[in-house]
Amino acid sequence: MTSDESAFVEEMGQFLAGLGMTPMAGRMWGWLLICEPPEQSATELAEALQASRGAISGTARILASARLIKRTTRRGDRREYFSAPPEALDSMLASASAIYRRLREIAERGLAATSDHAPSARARLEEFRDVMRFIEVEVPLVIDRFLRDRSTRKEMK
Amino acid sequence: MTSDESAFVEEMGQFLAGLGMTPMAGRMWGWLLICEPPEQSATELAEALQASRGAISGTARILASARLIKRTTRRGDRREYFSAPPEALDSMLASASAIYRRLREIAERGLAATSDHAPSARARLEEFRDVMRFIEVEVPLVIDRFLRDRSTRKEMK
DNA sequence: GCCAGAGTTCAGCATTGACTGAATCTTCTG
DNA sequence: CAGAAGATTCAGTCAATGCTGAACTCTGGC
Repeated sequence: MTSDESAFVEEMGQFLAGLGMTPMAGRMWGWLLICEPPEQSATELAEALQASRGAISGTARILASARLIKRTTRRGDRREYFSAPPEALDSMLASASAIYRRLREIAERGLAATSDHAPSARARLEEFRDVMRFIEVEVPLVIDRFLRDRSTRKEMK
Repeated sequence: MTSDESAFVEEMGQFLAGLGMTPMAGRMWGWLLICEPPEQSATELAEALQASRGAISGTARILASARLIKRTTRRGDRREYFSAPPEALDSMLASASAIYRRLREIAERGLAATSDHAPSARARLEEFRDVMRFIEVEVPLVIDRFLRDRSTRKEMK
């Protein structure tokens, strides 16, 4: 791995760590986005990322359950191969949108908890809930539109 | 604080903590969204959140610099009062959108780092960059539209 | 059946970082 | 100007947690 590649991998590590995943998850995904060949065995990943086999194993589970990576096996080969499939982007965008839903739900529980407050006091939270409700609906629409456009463009190629 | 209110405050704490802020920042913001009166002194906050004055002081700085809370002072009163202003929502949405920009920038540095790779290998990252570039532009448009509509509705009241 | 190679698990280590609380600084009042 | 009340700072504590590495399990080939 060149130092530029390493910088990219490391930056992705910090980024995904900031989003609640581990640094290793970000490094692994980042590396899988730029490595050649695109499919890597656990041993190869451990060497490239200078991580223990245990870390690779655990991180692969996290990434796979978040649908950010794909695990594939080959006949007559006990090894498992990891790759970053195109669908990973969809999963990432979906979980990004989920943040807005989460916030709306929190706001709604807050409103339930303050049902006895004066209406003027609840206005703060109600506005908050309204904004989240709007974003929660509209942002996925924008994303879907783009993803549809993209697949249309691909077919035309 | 009732137990329902406490649950809301705590949940907001966990949420903002997951977004890179501290649990205390989330608790403080959550409480400021539902407390009465809407303006609270540091001492009141420390008591309500059962936190040290030091934690309130530090957390207030974080929240104020993120424009999530407003600090106000009153003539003839040495105390400072904190509140969650309506503009906080705008700030929150803006920083949410900033995530997409950050990801696009990371992708672009990754592309720069792999300029010598085969085009087929770079396709993964290029698609990634394209998606982020699109979202980065479109999501703020949706948000702006909503915020404008909202302020129009308000004026009509 | 047993060995080699691969994957998983988990106790332990080390690091991180959020919070406390005492000391310090600031500012207003009498 | 002195003193008190409030705000800030920061060294220290404690809990959370990401990673390591060794022990263990699983699978397939000879």
